[in-house]
Amino acid sequence: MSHFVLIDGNSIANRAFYALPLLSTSTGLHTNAVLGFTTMLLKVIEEMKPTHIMVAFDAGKVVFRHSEYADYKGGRAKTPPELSEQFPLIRELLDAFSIQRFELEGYEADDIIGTLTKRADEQAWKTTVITGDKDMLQLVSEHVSVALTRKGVSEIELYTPQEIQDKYGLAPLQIIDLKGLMGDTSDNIPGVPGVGEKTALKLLHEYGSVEEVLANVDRVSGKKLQENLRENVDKAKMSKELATILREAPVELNVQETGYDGYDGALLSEFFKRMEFKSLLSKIKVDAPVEGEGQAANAAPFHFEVVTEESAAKFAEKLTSPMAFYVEMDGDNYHHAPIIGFGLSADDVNLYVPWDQAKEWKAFSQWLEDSTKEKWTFDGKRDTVGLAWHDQDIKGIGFDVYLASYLLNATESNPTLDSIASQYAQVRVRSDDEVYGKGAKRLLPEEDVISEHVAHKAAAIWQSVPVLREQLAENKMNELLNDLEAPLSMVLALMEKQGIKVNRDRLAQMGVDLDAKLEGLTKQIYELAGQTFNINSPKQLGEILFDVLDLPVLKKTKTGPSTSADVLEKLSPYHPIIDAILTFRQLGKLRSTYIEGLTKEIHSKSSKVHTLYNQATTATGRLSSTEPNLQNIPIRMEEGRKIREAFIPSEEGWYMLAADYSQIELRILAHISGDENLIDAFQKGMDIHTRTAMDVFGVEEGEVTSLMRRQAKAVNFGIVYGISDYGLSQNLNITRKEAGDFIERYFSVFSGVKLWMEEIVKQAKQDGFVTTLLNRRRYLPDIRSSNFNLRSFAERTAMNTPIQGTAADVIKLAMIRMQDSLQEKGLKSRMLLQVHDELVFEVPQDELEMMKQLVPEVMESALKLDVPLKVDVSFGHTWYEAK
DNA sequence: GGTGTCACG
DNA sequence: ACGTACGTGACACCG
Repeated sequence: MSHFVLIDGNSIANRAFYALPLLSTSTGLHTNAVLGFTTMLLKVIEEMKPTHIMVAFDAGKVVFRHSEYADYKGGRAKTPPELSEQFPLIRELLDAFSIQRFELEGYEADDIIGTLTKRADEQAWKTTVITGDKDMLQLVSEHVSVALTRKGVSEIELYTPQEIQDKYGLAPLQIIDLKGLMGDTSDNIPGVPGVGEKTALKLLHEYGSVEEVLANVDRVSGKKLQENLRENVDKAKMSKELATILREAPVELNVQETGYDGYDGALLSEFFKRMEFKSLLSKIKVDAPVEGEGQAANAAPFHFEVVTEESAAKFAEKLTSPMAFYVEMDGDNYHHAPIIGFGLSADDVNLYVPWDQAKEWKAFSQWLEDSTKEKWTFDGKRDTVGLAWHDQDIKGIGFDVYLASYLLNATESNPTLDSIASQYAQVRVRSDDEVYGKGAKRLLPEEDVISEHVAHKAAAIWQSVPVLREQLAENKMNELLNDLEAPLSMVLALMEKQGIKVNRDRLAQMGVDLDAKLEGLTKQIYELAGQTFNINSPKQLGEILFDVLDLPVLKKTKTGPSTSADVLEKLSPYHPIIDAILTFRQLGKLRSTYIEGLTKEIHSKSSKVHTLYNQATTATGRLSSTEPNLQNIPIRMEEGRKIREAFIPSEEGWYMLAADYSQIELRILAHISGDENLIDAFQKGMDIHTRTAMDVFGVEEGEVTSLMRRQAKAVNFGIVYGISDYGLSQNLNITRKEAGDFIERYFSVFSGVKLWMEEIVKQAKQDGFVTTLLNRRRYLPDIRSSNFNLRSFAERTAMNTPIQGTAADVIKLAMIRMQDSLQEKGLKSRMLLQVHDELVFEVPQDELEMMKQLVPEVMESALKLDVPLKVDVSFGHTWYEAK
């Protein structure tokens, strides 16, 4: 049986736009209306099984109603640009779906739909209209239903004549009379003043139509209502006319031409990839062979083989170059995770090798260790370290899809193989959560499920590489991958596997001291509060401070009054409990995170901690460190700094050596902004905060007070972060006006910095992204937003990212050179840690003098800038002493 | 799993 | 008028 579905394109797009948050792709394309439209279409296709579909759009400026009533739709807000730019995408979406769309110069979608439903009705076709506009209910008849969207576009409510009768007590055509009397503000249909839905319905139940109401106005109850009706006869008649949908528009589209027989899965998945609709991608492929003709993109069946003891010899010749390679492990932490097996893929083969089999397969380990056999991987660092724990070398990693996809879009942190596959490959890879379950539900599935999953992964890598290569070349990022990130990943692999020695007994001893102090503080706090409570609970603490002790609330969070340290510091004079709480918090943090947390991370095999450097997490290009995070070991407070005493060399008689860049971010700012004053300050080797204070406060070097220097330092930080008067005022505890004055004075002295900041924001608005010196890219989708907050945030990011990101580029380059240098010189010294602007080494005594020279030399010459880079070196028996 | 807090650069 | 400093990760609550 035929089923004709007509969709009010403008209405649905509007609904979707306002119902969904303003989503956008990594490159800044807004997509929320497109997404809403898509979900609606998928739902309609699945549930209504239409044989014919047509989507109508408004077109042209002069809608015929305008000539009759100048104010028509005048009250409607202008379409925001974020929505209008999505209409072309929605048209593309419909083309990808192979759905007919139609628009007619000078007519609204309503009228096109009105006309076509009439024609369909005449042929007694089953017809459904999808819209968000209640006016359309007038089209309902024996054969025509109207589906109104509710709650955005996710749910629909179907109206037949019976439902309209039940809900309004009216026949469908009386909807026009209803609008004529009550009007519609969204369409600027005036209606009769003082008549709303209730009155209009009452009148219609009694008299049936606008004309009859007006003819019987004397009998209408209510003096005021009678008066309103008498005085607005013309308005009522005109309103009815405006609300009437045209059924005779000159639509030259035959109903038969709207036939729908399924979508082209390949076209649609192409479009979804471009829109970054990841969850929808999997949906359509499963459903793809709709109604015969629509062919799924991945129709070719996936074929793979499992390598067994018997078949191994046969497959040895399949170990070629290049070849995609994946190591499946049972767990995320590859310092601990057992290896499950390997996936291998090339044009003519997909293999799965179980770990037990791989261990026995000589040809395979030879292939792994052969640097001339090029491997394409997903996270070569993970493969390298994971295998190293099993004494298996791997050489010849030629491409890393993990790093490549991160460089193409650093905002999507930690790309997973399933998402990479959905963007760059044809094969679908299930997510690990789906295959293994997550959290407590995690378990290993049957062997054949695993082997297929792993083979899919290798195939996805194989298929993704050419696409990724092409896109990297387009963005001119080949060097960034090949000369920076890829070699760095191998340096990081060494550092992670090497690990750093932690003195467990020293930590335990500090723990005992802390326990005693915390116990004392707890007692003290309970006494001052007059009761016991959980000091670690912000909620309970808030009740004690602000209800029991009645202290003033200075700042609020979403859930209640804030108890953060900056608030507590201001409350300190009011009550002695505050200082006790601050100390409790400080020591509690040391105990839980740095004593207990760190101790748990000591590896059973090596007695060291082996961090995981994440090379694809941050939006700026920095590394991050987890399990444990070794980039946030305390240093600012002396009590915390003592934690560093537990970090020691792994060999007797060696030293810890630390080297950090001095003011690297401001030096980079000097270079990229070209500000003469800032460059001059660094070339003269001055203390930059003192110099800033001199310039901003207009004093001589000797006259700079410590307060002035502190304020200048805060201004310098603010500059790097993308300054705002509000942020600076918060930091310095001064008024916004004062902060604004500081900034103004700063910019008048460092005018080159000001110019650069204006320029970078302008450029970001134009391109939609900013770059670092080594062409690392960060997209800023919100930079053109009409939302002040989002836009401001993006503007500050535009200023900060080139600075922070270039600093990351520089130290990464230095690390590669450093490792090369150590190897080339045959030194035993080892690079252990990177903390954003600092490198930490362990060094044998007889290399100490050499390393004190070599490390700063390599770091300072990593990248040639217009200002010198400066590195400070220190050493000692522990990390604490290297200060 | 979200929120608040706090450790680092 | 708007209401945040930039970039991270770990821990403790709490529903």
